[in-house]
Amino acid sequence: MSRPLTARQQHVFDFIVKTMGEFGYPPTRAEIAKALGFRSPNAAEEHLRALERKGVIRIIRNTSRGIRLPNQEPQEALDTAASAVPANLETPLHTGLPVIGEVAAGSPILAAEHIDRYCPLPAEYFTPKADYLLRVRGLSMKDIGILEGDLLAVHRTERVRDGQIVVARLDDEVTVKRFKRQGHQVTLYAENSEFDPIEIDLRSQSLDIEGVGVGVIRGGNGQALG
Amino acid sequence: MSRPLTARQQHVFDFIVKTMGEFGYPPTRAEIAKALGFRSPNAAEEHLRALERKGVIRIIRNTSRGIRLPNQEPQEALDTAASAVPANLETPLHTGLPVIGEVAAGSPILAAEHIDRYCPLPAEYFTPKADYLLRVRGLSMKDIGILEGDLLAVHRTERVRDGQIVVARLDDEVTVKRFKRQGHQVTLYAENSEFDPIEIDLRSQSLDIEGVGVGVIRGGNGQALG
DNA sequence: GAACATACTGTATACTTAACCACTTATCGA
DNA sequence: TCGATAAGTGGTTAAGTATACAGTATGTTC
Repeated sequence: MSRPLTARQQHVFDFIVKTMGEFGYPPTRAEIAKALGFRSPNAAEEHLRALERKGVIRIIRNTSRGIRLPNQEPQEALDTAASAVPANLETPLHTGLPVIGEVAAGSPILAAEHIDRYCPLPAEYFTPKADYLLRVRGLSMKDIGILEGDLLAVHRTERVRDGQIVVARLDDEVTVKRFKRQGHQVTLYAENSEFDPIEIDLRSQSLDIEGVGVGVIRGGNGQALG
Repeated sequence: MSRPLTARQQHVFDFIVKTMGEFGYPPTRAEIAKALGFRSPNAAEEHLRALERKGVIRIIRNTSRGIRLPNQEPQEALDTAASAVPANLETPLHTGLPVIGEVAAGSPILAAEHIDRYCPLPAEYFTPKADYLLRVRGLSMKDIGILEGDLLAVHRTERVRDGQIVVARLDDEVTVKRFKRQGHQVTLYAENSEFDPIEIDLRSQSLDIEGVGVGVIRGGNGQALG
């Protein structure tokens, strides 16, 4: 596993736990900074990232107070919080498939900071096995039932065949399309008549294949259905 | 105390409790609005104020996610919420959700002989919780991304609201449609321009609601994706 | 029938917050 | 002495969020 927390990191963690118990919601960066005496919220931010790297918290990106303690049962988390020192920090807090939200330009898809949460489904549920779930943006694949907000199960591979649904990186943007190749000419088809196919000449443009779509999940975690 | 909550206020309160339990922090106005189907966050705001007036929550001003449930013991909050919701039918003891294939005419959906297999996903992954997965036949709902062979996660209930995707039994046939009711007249809409809506007069025809759709899974067990 | 509460839509604004960038200081092991 | 890590300061920006204001519609109460 990872290294134990430093003293300062432990202070930050304790404050999160205390805040959860006291107010029922996690603190903001600014609140952490104030409580710990930092003059900059950035100090809190970096501590949070360290805590996440070490697996003791989870950060929900772009969400105010988006800090989660590992315990599966949040109510248990509160109880634990009230009384105890975090004893088993080394406990793996995630099982299942990582859900990838926004992917920052230039960074690998599976970077820890892209992981929104985990879906408790074994990778082998899909064939070939899924390596992660990618949150779909836009409606370019709606004609084959892949809608905005859906989770696309993705099998990591660079070897794709014509007609497969692929996750590709084009100009640092991650996109889901149907793949077709003729020599050095690749066409990425949207499944939506309002979108035009994308033509790529591999001699002049770069195209990175991140994987193939192997499944779709919709409706988890309160997402609407319809 | 003050007057009891209205039905709508109860919905909002339940959603807050659910969010607290699921994520460990309270929802924002916008999240409430989205979950309850409001188009304006102000609707959520006014519900929150009503809930505060009636003493069931406390609002911390100018604070993101500043909603507190009064109960010191979080478990109590959950109990309250649970009891406010109609009793659930049966809790499956096996792990995973049963997958229902063909449903024989005249027999209950959840009869053992209909269960194809189990999908290793907790019922609570969906909201409200899924009771089973129904294998979809036909393309009548393709415009909202529900295709043939998909597994529709279904929450068992007879209480459905306009616009929801319902599993209904009509003339002993199980069908998935969008529900709309005006008095004793029910219309079941397909989401596919090639299908006509089905009109039912409850005075002369019987319509059994088996549940509402809460999610979709595609691609499990080798099923193709596109 | 006026007064009031509920239950919203729609728009706008200002505050809150997460997240980034550039930079500094100190410690520790190689 | 170099590089890596920890622990910050200070400031910026865009997104997230609470909240006010102006309406509409439908009931219930007196």
